[in-house]
Amino acid sequence: MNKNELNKLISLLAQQGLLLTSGRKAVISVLAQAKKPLSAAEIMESALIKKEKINRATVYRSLSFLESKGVLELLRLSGDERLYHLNLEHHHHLVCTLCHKIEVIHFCNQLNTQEDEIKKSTGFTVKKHVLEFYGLCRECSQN
Amino acid sequence: MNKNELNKLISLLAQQGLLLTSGRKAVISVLAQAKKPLSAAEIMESALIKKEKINRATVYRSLSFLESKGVLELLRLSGDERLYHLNLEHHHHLVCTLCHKIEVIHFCNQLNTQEDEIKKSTGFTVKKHVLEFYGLCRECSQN
DNA sequence: ATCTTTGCAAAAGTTTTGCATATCC
DNA sequence: GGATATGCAAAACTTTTGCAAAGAT
Repeated sequence: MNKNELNKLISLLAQQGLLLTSGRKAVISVLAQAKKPLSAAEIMESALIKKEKINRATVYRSLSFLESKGVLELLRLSGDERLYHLNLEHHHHLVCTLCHKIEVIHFCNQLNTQEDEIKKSTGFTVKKHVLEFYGLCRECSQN
Repeated sequence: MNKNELNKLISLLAQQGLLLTSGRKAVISVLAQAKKPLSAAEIMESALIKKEKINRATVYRSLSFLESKGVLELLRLSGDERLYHLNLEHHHHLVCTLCHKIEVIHFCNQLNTQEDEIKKSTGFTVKKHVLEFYGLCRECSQN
């Protein structure tokens, strides 16, 4: 995401009534430049945030604020920490169990039918699903 | 799972060469009686383990041992701790975002085709997938 | 006898909280 | 001015580790 798109996103969020303070903007802009979901620690290590000297507590508070507003999504891929990413469009992850690389894929899986079936058979109303694939990435598959 | 089934499971695992010491058996038997995935803290709180006075470190070590052997599966449903359950048969979870109840569902979703497509387009070799549904359970849907 | 597991206590790591100050509208 | 966010430090919580003792084959 380039700087223009980022500013567009931030003003869009501001229009929706979100108070976007410096800490929150910094978190958003780090995540907008990341190519994969990041942990709180990784976000804090980012040069962007280091330069702006944002406190750890602020990062955590910004993350939960933004998650509660639906701007960010919290992922817990197997194993490690809590990972956050911008909640822009529905997608899935390919998680390499060897090198731990995370790739993002977009594809339309026909889960709607199954979500209807779940409603009928259990009464559960599905609001969202999380589908992640674990295995070996292209490089690790070859070794 | 009743006591007979549990003993069968334990001797099956022992046959596979797993050293099933008292701590590990206790963890397995707690999870065998649980109706949902449990956190390390919940496992330790279990009356079973309290009676047998198993150390916290042993519980953690048993959990990672059993997970590494494929006996347990580690789940990280969005939000809270690490949850473990017996890895008996492939299934999915319905997670209520209001009351946090977790239901287990078994259904056959045709993801194999999509896993082949992923292989072709990205080179990633899918070994397993995790599919979880978030929403409102029957009771919470009605309120 | 050797190798592995356990208990204990301490350490490491992550996330949350209280409070005073600063910022925003 | 009133409400909300931030920084700092301390606390709370979860998970891991070192080491000596106990257990397993």
